[in-house]
Amino acid sequence: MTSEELLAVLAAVGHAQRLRVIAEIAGGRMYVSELARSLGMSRPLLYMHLDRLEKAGLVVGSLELSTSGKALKYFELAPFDLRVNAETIAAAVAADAEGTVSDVKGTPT
Amino acid sequence: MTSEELLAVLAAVGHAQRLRVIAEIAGGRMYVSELARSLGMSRPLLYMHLDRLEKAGLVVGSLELSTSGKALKYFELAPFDLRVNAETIAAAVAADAEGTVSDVKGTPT
DNA sequence: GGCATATGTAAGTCTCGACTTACATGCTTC
DNA sequence: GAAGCATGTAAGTCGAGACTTACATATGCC
Repeated sequence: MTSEELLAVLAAVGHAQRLRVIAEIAGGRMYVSELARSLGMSRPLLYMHLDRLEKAGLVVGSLELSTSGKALKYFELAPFDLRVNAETIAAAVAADAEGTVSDVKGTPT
Repeated sequence: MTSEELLAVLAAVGHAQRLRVIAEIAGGRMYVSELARSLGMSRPLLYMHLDRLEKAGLVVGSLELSTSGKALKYFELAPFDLRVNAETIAAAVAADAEGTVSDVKGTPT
């Protein structure tokens, strides 16, 4: 895992509102408007956060048609389990250097 | 763990420069000026990041006198190992609600 | 048709965090 | 005492991200 990927996840999850979003849909998939009401958050704002979370690969959205025919955008958690400690961070940062500096020894092919 | 504590750690670690700082001192304690040179970062900026990391409990600093008598502020990693997944996040957010809303049943004492 | 509810997005504001420059201070060593 | 290197902090700039208001569009129901 590169530090860029790790960073995307950590930055995405390092925000109070987004933490709440994750906690909320941890209980099961919900559609956007429902989620917005539940969290007491404006829909455009929620969109932004969901977007961020989705890009980080933490949630997955899918547009569906309800039985009544109304379009509903459901979001659910993507499975993720991240370990954050000195080793994982050092490894991620080290992964960036691969190929960056001219020929790092000891890591052939 | 409350979401506030979790958030402090995640927000602290969710930044490229701070990730580099952690990776750097993962190899052993260093003093500020040394670290700044090593990372190619201005000292005041590094101070800010170290401050943030220290408040989150990820690093520990200690002012020491070198054998020559010069004051050096050393920083080293605090031991930490955080698990980031749906359960831990949901648990942290849930922890905030304890006592917030009037009398949540099922969690006596 | 009119009201409610849903998805999207455009555009603007505004605050906070990141970052720089600059300075004060203390201790060596020459 | 001047040069070199260290710790601190004050103050100011700047941009990104957070957030709001507003609008366009589609469907179902009375």
